[in-house]
Amino acid sequence: MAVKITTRAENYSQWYIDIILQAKLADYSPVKGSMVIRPRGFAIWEKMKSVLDSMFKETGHSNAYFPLLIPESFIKKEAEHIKGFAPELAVVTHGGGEKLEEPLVIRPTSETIIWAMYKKWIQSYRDLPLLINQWANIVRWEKRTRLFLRTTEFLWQEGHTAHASKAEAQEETLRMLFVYQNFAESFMAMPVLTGEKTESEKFAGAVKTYSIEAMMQDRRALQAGTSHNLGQNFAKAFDVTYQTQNGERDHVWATSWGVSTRLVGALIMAHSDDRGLIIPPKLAPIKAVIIPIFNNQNKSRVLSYAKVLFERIKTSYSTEIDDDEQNKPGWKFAEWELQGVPVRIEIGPRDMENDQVVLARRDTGKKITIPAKDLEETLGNLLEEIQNNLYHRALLLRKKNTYQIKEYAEFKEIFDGPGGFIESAWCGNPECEAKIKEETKATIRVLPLGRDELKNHNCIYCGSTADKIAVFSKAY
RNA sequence: CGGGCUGUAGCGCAGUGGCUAGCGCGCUCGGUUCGGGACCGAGAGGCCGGGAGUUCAAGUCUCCCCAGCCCGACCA
Repeated sequence: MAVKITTRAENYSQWYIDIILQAKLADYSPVKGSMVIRPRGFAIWEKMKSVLDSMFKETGHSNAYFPLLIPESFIKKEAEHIKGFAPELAVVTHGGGEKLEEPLVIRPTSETIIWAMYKKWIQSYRDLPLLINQWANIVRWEKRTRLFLRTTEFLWQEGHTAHASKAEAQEETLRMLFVYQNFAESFMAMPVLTGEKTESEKFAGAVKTYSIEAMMQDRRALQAGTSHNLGQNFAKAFDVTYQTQNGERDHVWATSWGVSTRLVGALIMAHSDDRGLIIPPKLAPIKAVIIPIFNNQNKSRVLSYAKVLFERIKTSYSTEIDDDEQNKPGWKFAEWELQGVPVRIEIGPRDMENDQVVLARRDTGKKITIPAKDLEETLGNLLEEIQNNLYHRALLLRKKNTYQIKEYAEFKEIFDGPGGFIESAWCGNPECEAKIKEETKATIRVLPLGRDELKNHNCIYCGSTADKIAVFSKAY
């Protein structure tokens, strides 16, 4: 037994790390807190990237690239922004062997450099809206890191838009939030809550921050994407104004939104099991793998039969064939399960004789035997079924572990015990939020969207009148 | 950034201050196997995380540094 994955029950954190290392998604780099994304991990990110990128294009955004290095003074222009990011900045003080006159910051996010440029590009309402996205790496000096979930350097996408009105910026903020929701649910098969962040969890420099939040298998929350309404904060800091239709000047209204390689971590923790990775078919770089089963007598016949089937499906279903002769089938089964390939196609002498193939699905492990002529159709349906099943499985987990709680004693009990999501009324006072965090380690993940204003409710903590529902959870 | 644990072959680990540092898996070669992680035989592979010290003698003792993991404060 070469490969051993710690079970989730034994140690959830170790399980997560084992999967990443064993499935060769990533590896630790020599620099503390940073990681190498290996081909198998990067392939998943590339898939995510291409789906998201086309969603951004469909909503009217164009890609551009802004530089990695930002003058330190830029970061300092927006008061809240610098306050939020100062502790996490990596600063370049030397270049070309000489001390720099002004230190350069490695971008922790690009608002400042982008708004410095937007000032040059925006003069009139005719220049608006300006809808730009960039795919980039960023650096935030993190004290405590975890593969994919929090590393010093990571890859992400950041959209930065400028608008002529407050309402339009708000509309854009929510539009992109829903793009993220759609991506998470339809492609990652990962149900998410959408909602607004509280003041304390808001992005430094935003007027409002919204996020999508998913429940991982250990019942903790993971923030999987954020969308910010920046109001006029950056426009004012960088003095970006435009001339309105009736000749007046106004500061422009802004949004920014992003998702990162953290999504790969989310994907792992949402679906995978004690045998290894499980990738939802829509994001799986390899959707099916053919394992020919042969011995010395029938090797050439089985292989050629398997290869005919392989040729039939390889382009429409991005299939691989594992015709290695060293490892036995059982070894291959385990190996490809570890890699998370959604469907395994077993083809042996028995199947060859009966014109059939065996399909094994990664999510449930169940095997079915089907006529070879039905392969394309059945495989297509099966992939769809797996995608749906993963989503519903994750949704069920969240439902089972979401509670509506009115009594603080009960609230505490849940976070002392199994954990999960708790929906409770909250008065809006940051002090109650802080106390709850102190006492239970749970934070407000979101104030969910689409909930009616509450009547006759009392704050879970202080008991005073509350008109908001908040979702509490321990979070990554 | 604090507290704990750990660094010995690619990976997982043994290794009373003493002579040539081992075991399992993996790797290479040859053969037999092949429907849920096969077996036999022969090999290759080590600055014992780095540095300084104590000692006749250090993988082993002391100090410093580095890295990783776990637990806390800060964060996508």
